[in-house]
Amino acid sequence: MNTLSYGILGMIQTGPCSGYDIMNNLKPFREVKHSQIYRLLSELENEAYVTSKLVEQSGRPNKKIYDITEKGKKEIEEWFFKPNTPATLRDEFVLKAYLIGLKNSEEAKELFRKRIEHLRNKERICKERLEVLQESCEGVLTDFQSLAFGRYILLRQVLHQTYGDIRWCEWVIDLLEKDNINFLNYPF
Amino acid sequence: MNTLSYGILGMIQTGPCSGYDIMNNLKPFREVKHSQIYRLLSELENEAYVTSKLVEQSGRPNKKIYDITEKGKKEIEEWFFKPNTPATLRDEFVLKAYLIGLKNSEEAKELFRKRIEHLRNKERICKERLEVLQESCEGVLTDFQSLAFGRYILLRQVLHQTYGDIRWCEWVIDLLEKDNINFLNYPF
DNA sequence: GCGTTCATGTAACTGGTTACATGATTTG
DNA sequence: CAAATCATGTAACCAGTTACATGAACGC
Repeated sequence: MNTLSYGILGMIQTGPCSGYDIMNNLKPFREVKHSQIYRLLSELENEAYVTSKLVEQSGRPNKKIYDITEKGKKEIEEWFFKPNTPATLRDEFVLKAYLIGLKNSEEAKELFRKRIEHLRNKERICKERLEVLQESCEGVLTDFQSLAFGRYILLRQVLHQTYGDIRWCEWVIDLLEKDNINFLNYPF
Repeated sequence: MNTLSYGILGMIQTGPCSGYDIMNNLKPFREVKHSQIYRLLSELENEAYVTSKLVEQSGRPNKKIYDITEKGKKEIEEWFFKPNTPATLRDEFVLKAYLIGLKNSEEAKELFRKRIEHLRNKERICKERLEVLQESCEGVLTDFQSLAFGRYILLRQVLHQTYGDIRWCEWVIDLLEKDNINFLNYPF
């Protein structure tokens, strides 16, 4: 059982669903490819954490609906209070920022300006998703025991993190504007 | 050339160094294992991006010091303005937060309280690193074209992100305290 | 006609982790 | 006397990506 398997299992516990559903639900919060989802699902089925049944459809491909077993329920029950495996972040921009001294001041600033553009785009996408969510629950969200609640709090987190990152980029650009100041004393 | 290879190459361009040095410099900002560093370094050498020479030492193991070639310099010159490959974040806690509705209100709050503890620890480590950095440059950092500058701005970013995450957790706990309110209108 | 959504799967590959292997010196 | 630091490397494995494979329905 790896981290993603737990996520898949958890998604199934919120209600029976297909691999395709799981993929679409996880996508905004964890990058996943269908190839991996389907592989892990068949492993979960082999280990009897889930069962599946084929649902025939007309006009569109048939689908396999997965449901969780008792064994599966027990597994994710335990998962929640297991310590988390350390998060991994791999961001090419972090490396560029670290090595920013290899560039001159103008090029460095340009790099951070481009980053801000990228972050503003992320902000926009995040806001769009929040709006879609708001519409899908008709502007009212009172039950925290629904997937919509999880989606809502995570979108809020990403949005605020993005704001913070934009402010940080602006601060760095500001640092790069100055010459010969003591950066350690520069306010953020 | 993958992302990490560029990072390694960039580290070498800041000055000749060993695989061990590279590992220690990258560690605070990108998780790396020595096994991978050494493998990529030998690839970079095969492709003539870097050269190495053995430095014999007494009382401690010999080391291999790498230096960048013209080909390598050209490569990382181009790298800076190439669009970044999308960042990947894999955080088990994000999945738990998404699926928080599977738990009752008390257990959910407990999960976020534990998260805050974890984040406070992260904050502490980050502050320690900032202090170490401050000492190592004797409280004065005026040159942005040094690795210390990159280290400084990234530590600041992580610290502020951590503050933001703590506030977010507190906000979520607050949401979970209430019963039957419209979460979408709850201030953050 | 062309791209998107729905829907599932396999095979080959790359990137990254864990474990094995060695060994002197310093610090608590 | 144990653990950490310095220092490098290989082999087996696992997780994740890319590419291959299929195909109907629907909107632009």
